[in-house]
Amino acid sequence: MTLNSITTDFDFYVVPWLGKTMKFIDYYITDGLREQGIDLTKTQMLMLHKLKMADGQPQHNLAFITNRDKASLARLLTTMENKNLVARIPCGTDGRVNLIYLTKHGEQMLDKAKPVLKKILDEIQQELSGKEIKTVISVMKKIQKNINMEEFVAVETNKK
Amino acid sequence: MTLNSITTDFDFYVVPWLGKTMKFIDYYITDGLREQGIDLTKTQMLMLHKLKMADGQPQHNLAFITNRDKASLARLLTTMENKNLVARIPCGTDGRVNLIYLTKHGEQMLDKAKPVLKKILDEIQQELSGKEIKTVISVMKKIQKNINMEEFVAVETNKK
DNA sequence: ATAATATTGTTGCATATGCAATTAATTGTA
DNA sequence: TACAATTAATTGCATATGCAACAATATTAT
Repeated sequence: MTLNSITTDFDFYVVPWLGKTMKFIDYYITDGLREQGIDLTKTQMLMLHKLKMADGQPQHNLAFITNRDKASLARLLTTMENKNLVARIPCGTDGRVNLIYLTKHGEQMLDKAKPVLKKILDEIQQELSGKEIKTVISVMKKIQKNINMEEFVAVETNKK
Repeated sequence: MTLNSITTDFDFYVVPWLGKTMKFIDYYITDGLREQGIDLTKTQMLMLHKLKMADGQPQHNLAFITNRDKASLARLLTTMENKNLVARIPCGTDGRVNLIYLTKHGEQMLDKAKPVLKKILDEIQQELSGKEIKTVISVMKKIQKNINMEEFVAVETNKK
């Protein structure tokens, strides 16, 4: 009996499969970006993508739409600011707020990285049928729904 | 048009769905363990589980079967050693090797955590049909196959 | 046997993350 | 207006992670 054939108590749960697969996907994307000489982490790349869609947002907003702790977001932005990918611009009307903008360089990096990422994503899901893709996405939505109600919505409405 | 309704170039890829869902799942499990007063991270819990199945392994082996960098594994073990969950026992026949064992306390923690985790996993995948679960698992296997061939196998056979 | 090579584990340096406490600024209220 | 409560962002402390360089040990080849 090999190690691989050991059957665990968790084999009929989807979560371990998702976790392991995501780990592999993360490695694969990170390696792919590096191999193509793109000096971005997966996280930074996704952040650039979000910013392109929603430029000039305050940090707390970005934290929310990227599902990140505001502290984590702040530090991620600092890293990206040091790489001249984004800029913190103080908001004129509210002294507490920074508005976050893509820099020209950030935009160029995004444009360069996007097709590379798409190619990587195509490789990852090659051989998947349209039906399989639809099913997976719909299951992910269900899972998010199962989780969200009790947790994230609660957090957000804690503002009472 | 709300933020949520913005359609991105990546909507037809499964990876972003998997990533976001895993993020939510991680929060949910972490919170669930904490709420039940279980002083383990998700990672530590999974490590205990692996050790239960494969006790007394050298570190490099554990790194491999848990898909972790050996440095990361070493530090994870140090954290867990400090919590008296595992023990590093020097291997008698090879001076470089530590064999890693579950402590009694580690085993007790695992026994305590396991039913809690199972309940959490049940909640996460409630409302999923058996067919959906099967499809998701089979898709995960396909993705791993798409990725593994070129990356991980290569790493492992680099021993040439 | 000795020198070259491999392997095992650790350390330095870096990114990414969360929670709790803090600071600064704004808003609400008395 | 002045004081309290709230909000935005940062910082301290912690876990987890990867890559590269390293030290110690073991193995292989000469």
